[in-house]
Amino acid sequence: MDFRQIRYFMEVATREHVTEAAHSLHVAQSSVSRQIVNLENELEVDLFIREGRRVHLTPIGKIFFERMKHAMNVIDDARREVKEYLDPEKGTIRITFPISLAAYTLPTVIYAFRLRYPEAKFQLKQALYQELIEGVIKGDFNLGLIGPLPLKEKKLQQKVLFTENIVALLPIHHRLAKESSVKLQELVDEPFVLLPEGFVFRDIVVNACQNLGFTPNVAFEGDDIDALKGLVSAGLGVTLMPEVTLVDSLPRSTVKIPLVEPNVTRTVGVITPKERALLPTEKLFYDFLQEFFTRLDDFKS
Amino acid sequence: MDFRQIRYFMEVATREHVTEAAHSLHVAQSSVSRQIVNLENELEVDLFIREGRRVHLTPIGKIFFERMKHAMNVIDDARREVKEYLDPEKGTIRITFPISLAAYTLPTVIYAFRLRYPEAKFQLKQALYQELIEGVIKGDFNLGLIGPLPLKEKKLQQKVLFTENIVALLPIHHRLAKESSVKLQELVDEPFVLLPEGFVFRDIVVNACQNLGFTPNVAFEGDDIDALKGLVSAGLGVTLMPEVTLVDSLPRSTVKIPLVEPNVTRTVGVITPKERALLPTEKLFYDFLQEFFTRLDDFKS
DNA sequence: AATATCAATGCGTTTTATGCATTAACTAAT
DNA sequence: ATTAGTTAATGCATAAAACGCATTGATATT
Repeated sequence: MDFRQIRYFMEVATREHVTEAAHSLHVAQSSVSRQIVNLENELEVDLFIREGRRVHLTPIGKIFFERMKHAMNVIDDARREVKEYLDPEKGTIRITFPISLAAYTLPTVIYAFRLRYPEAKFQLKQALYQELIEGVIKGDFNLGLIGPLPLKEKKLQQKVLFTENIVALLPIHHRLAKESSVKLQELVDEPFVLLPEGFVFRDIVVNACQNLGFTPNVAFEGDDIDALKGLVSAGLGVTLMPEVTLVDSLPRSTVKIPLVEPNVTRTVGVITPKERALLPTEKLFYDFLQEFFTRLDDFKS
Repeated sequence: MDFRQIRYFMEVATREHVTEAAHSLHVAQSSVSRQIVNLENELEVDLFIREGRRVHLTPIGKIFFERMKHAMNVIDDARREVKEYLDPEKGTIRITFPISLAAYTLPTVIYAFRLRYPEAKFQLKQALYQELIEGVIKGDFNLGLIGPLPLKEKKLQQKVLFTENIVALLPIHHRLAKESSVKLQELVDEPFVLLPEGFVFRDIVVNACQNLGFTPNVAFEGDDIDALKGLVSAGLGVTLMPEVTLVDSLPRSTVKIPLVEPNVTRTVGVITPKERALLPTEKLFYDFLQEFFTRLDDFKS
């Protein structure tokens, strides 16, 4: 067994396509095909089912794939750990985060971090709530920004960073657009524009409404925060969003209005795996995160 | 990076000796030496300190070694899992156990297991109490027989198998040798023969005595149960041991006498890691263990 | 039915690891 | 202090393994 075989295997397994895997690995198709066969011969099991020109994993192939993903994560982390050992400030931070933090919070933190450590590199992965948690547990990531923090996940270390206000975003010609504040109850009959199912931030809004006894009428869905802004801007509905995502500039033809009742907030924090230690550079970033938001809180109050 | 390099590295790291490692790997010394250098070049760190003709790990080398041990454990387990998937009855059970179970309990269970699954193989590792627990947590073993079960180890799954009586073993000419039972208090002034420090079974005896307000006078120490039997047999002292270790035959010139006050017992169980699943063959054995001792208990009562 | 695509395989070429021999540095013994 | 014996590293020729190309046989696609 060989690292190369495992690499080839993983690539073929994820793509279920030998030729594509070969391209992505920058080798000939025949090489990949042959290494897969070699691996199967050594393990004395079929990892793939060949149906015509299709290849897909056998049940045991799937198990093997999961195990190898784990092992390769351990090995990749070890390599990075060794490299970063001499020079943590030049290492890489791998971090996963929800879309709602993508626009403002994360870029701001990264910008500040790089002022102090200009050579640090980042690998960013936007993910849905559950994906994100799974990614940190399984070892694909050692750091995850998330809001709200998941309940009682015993494999995760959690740390609150800040709590943010949620405001209403309305089209500028909306009947409530001139108010200085709105109550959520006043939006009962409004068309909402929200993120699709699966995004936590959608759930936060829906839950807040349901606590008041109504289910929001979702008129349109947008795949990212900017899409939502566009929809509101076009007058197609109203939405709620964290205040920070509007901090730079308000979308054209919209107004943001504080939500006074209930006071909807969300708590954003960082999760790390309890089982694994952070890599040197990631540790720098983790400590920085806490320092950064502590200062921000001090500044606010 | 390459599996071969890691294998060579691990061998050199454990032996701190390139030539010996090469022998054990059945390759030339130059190959090992070369691969180590290649690995170091790729990682851009020195893994070994060369002092004259000595080689030993640098601090980062030690970290890398630990990570690779982990990764290799995962990979080895994955290989076994794949191989055993088709035929769990022909697989291998790796298990670690304390010396006190080596003489009777473990052989008996293995014998019974192999009556049902004659092709199952075993890899056995005798270990001290703490080593044993560490071994299961770290991933060197997935099964550990142990008595008593460790307290609140959150990474371990624990299962009680049986509780056994502890009896006194006396030289045949001992003043108490004719009694039908002894109280531990009656042995206050006796010379004891015990296992060395570090063995749980020694601690069990010492604790039992200390509960009665005395510290046993350890006249001789023996490295294994048979050594203790020999020492008692030679009249050099008395000892306590689990009744099962005496079930086959009593050592020459000794008598075993039930201990009535206090009724010293120990609970033997099996520990497995919570984080990892048992391999197919190990699962067979785990289930068998429970069945075996449940029946034994039924039989006794 | 014709064409395109795909995975597997035979074969010559290139890359990589290996073993042998040697070197340089060290240790231990005389 | 000298010498003999070890040890790890390196140059070099050889052996092993992976690679790419070309091809085959099977399967989708039109």
